[in-house]
Amino acid sequence: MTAECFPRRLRLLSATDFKQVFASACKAGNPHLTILVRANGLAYPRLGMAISRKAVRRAVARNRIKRQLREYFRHHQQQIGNFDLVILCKPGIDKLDKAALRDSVANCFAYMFKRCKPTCINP
RNA sequence: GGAGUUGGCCAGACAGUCGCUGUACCUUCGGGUAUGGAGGAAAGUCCGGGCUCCAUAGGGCAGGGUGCCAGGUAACGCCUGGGCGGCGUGAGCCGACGGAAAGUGCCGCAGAAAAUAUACCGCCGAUGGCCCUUUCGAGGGUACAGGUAAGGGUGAAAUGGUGCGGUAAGAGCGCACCGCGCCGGUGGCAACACGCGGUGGCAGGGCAAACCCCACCCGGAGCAAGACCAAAUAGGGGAACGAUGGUGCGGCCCGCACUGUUCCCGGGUAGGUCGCUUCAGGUGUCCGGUGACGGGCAUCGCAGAUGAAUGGCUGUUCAAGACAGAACCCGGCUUAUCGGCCGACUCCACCU
Repeated sequence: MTAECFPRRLRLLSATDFKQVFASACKAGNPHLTILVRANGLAYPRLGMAISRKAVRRAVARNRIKRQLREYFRHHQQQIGNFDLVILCKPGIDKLDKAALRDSVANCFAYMFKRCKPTCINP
């Protein structure tokens, strides 16, 4: 397995997984995204996404955003460490084009590293 | 060539690389290899059906739907063909297109009047009244009673049209032709049609997407349907261990209160499995049918996810890529949509 794959164990799969993150998470955000972070005690990070129908109305746009976020996670998973992430999308994110969306995601992750990682080591 | 009508089709292409997911095979159980992986609307959820559970889904009531005829279909509010009406030079297009002499209701403004019709202006005033004249036969005037739907005016709509006769003036009052109703005949399965025959002077406005009447159709809920496995947890039933037990109140008896372990049944939450993709299936061809469609034969296997796959990046290329993402499955309808291709037909212009 290479360092940039994305099998099922790197995802948040159940409602309880999501609840745990929502219950005790460190938040980082920008106008388009919010990232919730929580240490998971495993050897790898896990990703979950929540894009509501309210935030992004069209199914095609929701799928596009989800794929972009997943790709970013897949390529940067080594830098994240053993944390669970839940990425929330805000209304208006579907107005961004491909490049702008990628910039926004990168920006948000950088902010998250700076703000949350130190505090999350001992949550 | 220009303008147009109509039916169908396509929905950027190719290569590399990094990923996701179904299936098959291999596996040292880490994974590897091969091969599939969104749409014409996947959408809206507006109809119809399959499937599942509820009672076997039958009768009645309520409620809802459909509404020219025939056919197609699993079925339909869909499709095909035909009829009728309207629009268009035409190809064609559009139409909730049953009943208004079963009943109820509504018809703004304008207008006299909007429905058992009615007299505003106008016309007449034969007949009756009143006045005048009179040769006593009648004549003239008035517009009081009244007559009149020809003309004017209002309106979306005012009791069929034209002509002649008729009359005081008029009027289907009478007649001719046209229109209309009814009966019959002919053609057609039928809707319906007829430059066919007879008969009736003519019924008598519109709205049924107002209630309603008539005919036909419809039980309800939906894959979070439903079936199975099953940690946890509440309370329940049974059996065995068990000595008539143990603990508390009490000096003791009586009495009162609380109470064990194991197993099974049962229950069903989290979670999981099935339902879940092979089909009213696609393609080709032949036959039947005007057609929708049906039948025969051959051939193909074409998403099946479940915090939810079907993508990211790079390059080349062109006409520069719209609307848009399966969630049980089909048949329709409706709506969104960049650009392009093919077929059939119509009108106009030109050439031969």
